[in-house]
Amino acid sequence: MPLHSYLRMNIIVKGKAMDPEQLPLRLDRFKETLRRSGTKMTHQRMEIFKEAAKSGDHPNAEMIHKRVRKRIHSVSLDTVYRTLWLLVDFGLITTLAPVKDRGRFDGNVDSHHHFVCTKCGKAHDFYNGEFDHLRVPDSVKALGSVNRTRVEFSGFCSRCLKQAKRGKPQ
Amino acid sequence: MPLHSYLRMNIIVKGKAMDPEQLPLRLDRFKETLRRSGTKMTHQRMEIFKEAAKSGDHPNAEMIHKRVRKRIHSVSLDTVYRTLWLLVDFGLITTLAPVKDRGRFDGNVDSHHHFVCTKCGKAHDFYNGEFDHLRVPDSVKALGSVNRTRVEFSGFCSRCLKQAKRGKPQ
DNA sequence: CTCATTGCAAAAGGTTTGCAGGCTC
DNA sequence: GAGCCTGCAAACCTTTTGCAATGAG
Repeated sequence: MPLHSYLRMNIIVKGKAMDPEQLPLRLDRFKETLRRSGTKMTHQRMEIFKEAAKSGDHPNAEMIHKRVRKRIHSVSLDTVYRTLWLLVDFGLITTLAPVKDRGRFDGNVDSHHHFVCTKCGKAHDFYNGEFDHLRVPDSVKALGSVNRTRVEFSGFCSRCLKQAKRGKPQ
Repeated sequence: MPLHSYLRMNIIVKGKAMDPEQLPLRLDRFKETLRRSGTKMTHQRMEIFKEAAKSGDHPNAEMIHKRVRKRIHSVSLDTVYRTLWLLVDFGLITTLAPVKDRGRFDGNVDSHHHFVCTKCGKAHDFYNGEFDHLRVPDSVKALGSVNRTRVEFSGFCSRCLKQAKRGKPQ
């Protein structure tokens, strides 16, 4: 599936809210995705999508809920949760972390990087001196002081790939 | 504070459990850190540290609890939580994610990267074409298929840096 | 008209906290 | 011996689920 390409890549931008020009395009994609999958379009879903898509501050469900309430006073928090995960499943929004992890600990205090399986959640460490010393872009230096650099690859681990090929559920 | 250097960097290793040779060194550092800060060494803390330090699978508190129970049957889950966060505060272990975030969403579906403040938890997006196309090391290719590459810088954002300089609490 | 979707309320997790007794230093 | 730590239990907070009513296609 080719990625939509209506955003110019390779341009350094301090990530704030979405370019307003984009909204109509993203709304079209949203409606189209729902239609194709036979999922119903509701007032709530529309507003939750708009709020999530235009957010530039990585909000959690409660923050989205508060914002959507300004437009639909009766919307409930559980609908916000259900809708956000639906949007994630359709690839219409993403999550900050590759997997929904709460407190997970790492005994490895040496500089290292991760490959995370988005299906089973397992994270594998790997070491790479080049990645340890990536040049910090000026746009990032302007944001604060960097004391850790981590590269995070994500995808399906070989185990989950095999299971998917076998057509096994879960 | 200079990083301890008893691990050879730049060597590609499939991240499993810690090199057993390291354990005594890390135990020394652990004991020394507790001693210097006037924090008491207990049987429970010792076993929780050992289990966390040697873990290669990014366990959560419950997993650590189960493992420690094999040695200290009476250890409670809340002691495990308290000790793990204490170890994190002392820099003796780390966490998988730079901040303790549960479900946080991201309306930005274009390839991008993050600077995350470890103090206030804010995550800032930035774009960088070079980082989008980092060469995936063979050791990672062996783990599974990569469909997202993300660079995550973390540290203190300028706002939190300023607050720290002013000596403000929080 | 049909059945997916919503809002409510309750359940389910996961994590934190108050407290009395126990154990380091 | 003093006071930090532990285990227990309960509180807390976030997220999920069951269900009857509602509304989109």
